[in-house]
Amino acid sequence: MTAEKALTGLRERKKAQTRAALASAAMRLALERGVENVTADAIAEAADVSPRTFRNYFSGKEEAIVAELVDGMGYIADGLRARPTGEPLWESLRHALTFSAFLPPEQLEQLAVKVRMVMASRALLGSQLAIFERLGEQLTEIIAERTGTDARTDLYPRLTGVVAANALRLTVFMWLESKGESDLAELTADALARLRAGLPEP
Amino acid sequence: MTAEKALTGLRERKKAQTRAALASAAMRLALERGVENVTADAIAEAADVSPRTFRNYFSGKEEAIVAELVDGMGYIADGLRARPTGEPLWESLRHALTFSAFLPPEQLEQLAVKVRMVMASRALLGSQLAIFERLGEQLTEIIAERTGTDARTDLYPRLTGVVAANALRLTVFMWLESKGESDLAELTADALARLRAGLPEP
DNA sequence: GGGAAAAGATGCCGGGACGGCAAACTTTTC
DNA sequence: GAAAAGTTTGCCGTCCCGGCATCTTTTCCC
Repeated sequence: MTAEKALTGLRERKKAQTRAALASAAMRLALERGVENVTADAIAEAADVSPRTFRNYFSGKEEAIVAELVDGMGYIADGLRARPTGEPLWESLRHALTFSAFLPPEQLEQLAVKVRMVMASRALLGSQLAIFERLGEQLTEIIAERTGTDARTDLYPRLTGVVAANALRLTVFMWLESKGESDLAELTADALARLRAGLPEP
Repeated sequence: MTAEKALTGLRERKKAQTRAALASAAMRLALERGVENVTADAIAEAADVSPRTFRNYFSGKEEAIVAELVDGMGYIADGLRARPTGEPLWESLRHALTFSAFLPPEQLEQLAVKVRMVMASRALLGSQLAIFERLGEQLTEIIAERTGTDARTDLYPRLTGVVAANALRLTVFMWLESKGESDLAELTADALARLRAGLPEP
């Protein structure tokens, strides 16, 4: 249950391909023309499928546009899963959430362009929040597993997961606001440190 | 700039009335028929305005359905504003966010019915998240004011506001999941206490 | 008090979104 | 290799959404 799914069989592979093509086309068109000027039909055409098929994959253009970023969140979750079990949880979270420190600058800039577009679009606010909500759920699951707590009944893993995901969301937001004058990984690490310290008044 | 707006003039009053009528009708219909079976036109009809007018007030049925709850969040912000300035911030937050402890049980149950519907609806997920996002922004503003920090550049007030709002969201969610077997105010207070303590592993 | 001017409400309309259904295909299964 | 299972696509009805023009109501100001 990571970012990748088992791709057994031709059918599965084709579906994944189609989905990826649609998501990619949606993101590209949104960047080129602006979210408002993208239609579901245009995305379908760009991905060489019928408009009707588009609707079999995504419930709307918004979902398609952010699909790549949603999948990207999976890598953060994978990063947390990959941390050694003995490591203190806060350390693991810091490592996983400051992934940007290990990204080639060019790739980070590429990501920034997309995230900026999503975070700036009023129409995508719901989707944007949903992305991080999902990240929170994934973190919750991993945290519950690592700490031997129950995500269904225990406040701890859920609160920690939600708070960590939102800390990242906030620092990404502030990073974009600063227009490159701040370091995302540093900002995120700062936020996590403050959380670990109990959010003392400055 | 509280939950209430100055209602000078007949025009303002009528607008507020129309808006309230639409929001109320939207919520009622959503509860009666389920979110999926409510159309913008039906809401307009129930509120005795033209469908076109409905769209002048709300961008879609989702926004109308949650409008009452959005406004309700304003009262929580007002509650925080009303706390004495000398009080430690965590104390103030606890008081403001555990408002449910001071609500008549009947009124709390009435609220629960609405919140349950909103939180259970897939179609309202985005709106639901946006409600709490807005609460986070309001808390941020108040926290910045109280602590003399700058919400534009300082991580502290924003992080605290966002985290507090999401703590409430999570505890409301868990409270609804428990089907009345837990106390919302206690749950929320517990979450805030954990945050203040730096989210230690249990 | 009365007649603009400003702000709202409404109707009309066209481009899109959404999803059920059935027919045509493709991959899997045996 | 056929039947079974799963996908793609077209068709279509319903609803969403917002611009524009018009008619009404409220406000403003002499």
